[in-house]
Amino acid sequence: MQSKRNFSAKREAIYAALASTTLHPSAEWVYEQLKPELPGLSLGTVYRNLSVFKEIGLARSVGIINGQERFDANMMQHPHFICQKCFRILDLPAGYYSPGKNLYKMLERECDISVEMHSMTFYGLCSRCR
Amino acid sequence: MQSKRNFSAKREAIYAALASTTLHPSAEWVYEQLKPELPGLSLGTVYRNLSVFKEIGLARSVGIINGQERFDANMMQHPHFICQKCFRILDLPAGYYSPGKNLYKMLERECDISVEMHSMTFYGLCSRCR
DNA sequence: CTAGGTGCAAATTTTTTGCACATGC
DNA sequence: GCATGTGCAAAAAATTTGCACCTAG
Repeated sequence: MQSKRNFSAKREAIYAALASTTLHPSAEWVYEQLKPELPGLSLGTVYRNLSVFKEIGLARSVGIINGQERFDANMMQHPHFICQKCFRILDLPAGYYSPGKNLYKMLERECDISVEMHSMTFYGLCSRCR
Repeated sequence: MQSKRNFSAKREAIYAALASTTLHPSAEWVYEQLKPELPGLSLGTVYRNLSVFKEIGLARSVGIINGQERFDANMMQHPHFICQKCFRILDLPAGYYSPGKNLYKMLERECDISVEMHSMTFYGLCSRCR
């Protein structure tokens, strides 16, 4: 579990499916994607492995869209865009905001908290929907 | 439904409970809060009214913490802080980030989207937990 | 009377979990 | 053999919904 090399075949496949797309998929999507290729796969296993990825820092949750949690294996800090009509989740270039460690420090000093990360999401209409 | 004046007594009470706190409560919390005062209240009504508030712009969803949606009646644009240990949600002063309309315009031009709003959340440990 | 609001409980939906079995080292 | 991973189905948990009633205007 410490290194990706030790992943089981199914865990590897689940990670690969997640990492292969920028759709920020749900567990269900990953499951449907892999079913043809791995007929024995079960949805519970997908959920369990996505949990593992979050724990070990290989994936994060982007939010919950229409009641389903959506995941991202791209661990580079970057903002997201959610289309309010079709609910697509897009990656935005990281340059579009960069609060940086300075802001973290300021918050820590002035608000008496310790800050480890942040997330930023924009909402509106995507190119297809507007 | 158009103006707060026309709210039913229960809708009014639900809104008041939500607006009275910075805890960013869940539907459950609002329900428990009001039960002593409104014995006839049902949880479904709380859910229905919170939905109404979101639709008419009197409240918004802050996110889902431990599987429960959390609400905020403070519609001023402001960032949130979520403690990763106790899962408290705190308001941060609006000044700590202000992407502003300029960033919106830039995103619209360069990413072919239309941007209407954004949300920013910091994560770390609150004063009690660190 | 009409439209909107509500209680209640059932239904829906997503996610988690228990347990027995499988697999790799 | 042991620890980890998995299938399967049941359970859990949150939210939504259908329906009958009720209330204000």
